[in-house]
Amino acid sequence: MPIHDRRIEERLSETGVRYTTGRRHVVAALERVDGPRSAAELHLEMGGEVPVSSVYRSLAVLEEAGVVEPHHGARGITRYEMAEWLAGHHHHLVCIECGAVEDIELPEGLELELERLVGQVSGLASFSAGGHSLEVDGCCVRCR
Amino acid sequence: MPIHDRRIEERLSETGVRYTTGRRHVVAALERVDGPRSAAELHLEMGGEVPVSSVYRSLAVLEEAGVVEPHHGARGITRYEMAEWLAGHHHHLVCIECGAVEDIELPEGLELELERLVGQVSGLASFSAGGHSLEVDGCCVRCR
DNA sequence: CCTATAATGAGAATCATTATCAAAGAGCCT
DNA sequence: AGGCTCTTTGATAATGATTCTCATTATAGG
Repeated sequence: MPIHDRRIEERLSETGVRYTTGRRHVVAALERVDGPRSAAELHLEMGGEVPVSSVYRSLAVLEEAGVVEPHHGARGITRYEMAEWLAGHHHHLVCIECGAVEDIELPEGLELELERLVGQVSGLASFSAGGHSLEVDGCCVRCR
Repeated sequence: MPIHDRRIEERLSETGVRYTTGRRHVVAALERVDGPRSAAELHLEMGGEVPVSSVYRSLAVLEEAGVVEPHHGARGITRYEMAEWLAGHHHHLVCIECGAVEDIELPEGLELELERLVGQVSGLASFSAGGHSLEVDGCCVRCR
């Protein structure tokens, strides 16, 4: 069902694991919703069909294969979302009131500027940069 | 001992809580190290003197008063660091291997560029930006 | 169809964090 | 100093998220 199935299947087989129905369900649930979700939330989203422990395992496998990415939020909860190469590169607006996380994509000009900046920053420290993520804290429309 | 003691004391009394020795120890430990630390790490840093549950409580009180700031990292661990008004504005280099977090301060030119960028970004969404934090993921010297 | 291997389910175990409650400490009034 | 009240602490139990275990089931390849 998910549009990306083909590519995900490929990626998983490269990692040497199967794209089983359980894992497909997790991916489908993640594509159905519009933001990062925790294992427990996904378990509910799937109607409790897939046991929690399996959800965790699927997420671990999918993360290992680079299909999903973890997003660490308040209260020690880890939420996952589809990886950037599937969902597109984006940044986060975090509401300091309600904790909601909103995805935002930068217009190309700004994104390029940011990338150049990240390059310079990691040059300053002896650090080989992989990815970057700009987190803007503020107050969302609902909480204003 | 910490340079900021006076200001912290003031801030805490405004919040209506005492600046006790336990809390002073936590602050001292946080000023002694050079990056975000978890409750457990601080407990060790203080030689196991202060019990873990007290460290958690102190951190909660200090966060409430705006003296320290939480930083949510990998695997459900929350690390704290001194608030920006005490430690200065900075960004984080996160090692994807060992999870270590290193503080980095941008040279003024870059920081100004970044601020301008953040302004434009929050303008795109209807979001009133408060702070921002650039997180660069990569591999630290030790893990290379 | 058989066999070897990978994946799953259910529950126990672990780790970070929070809550509880009795005891110790600080501020205050006399 | 003594007594009173309110805050803080320490030790420990409880909670919640995540990981592990292991017996069972599914899958791919012959």
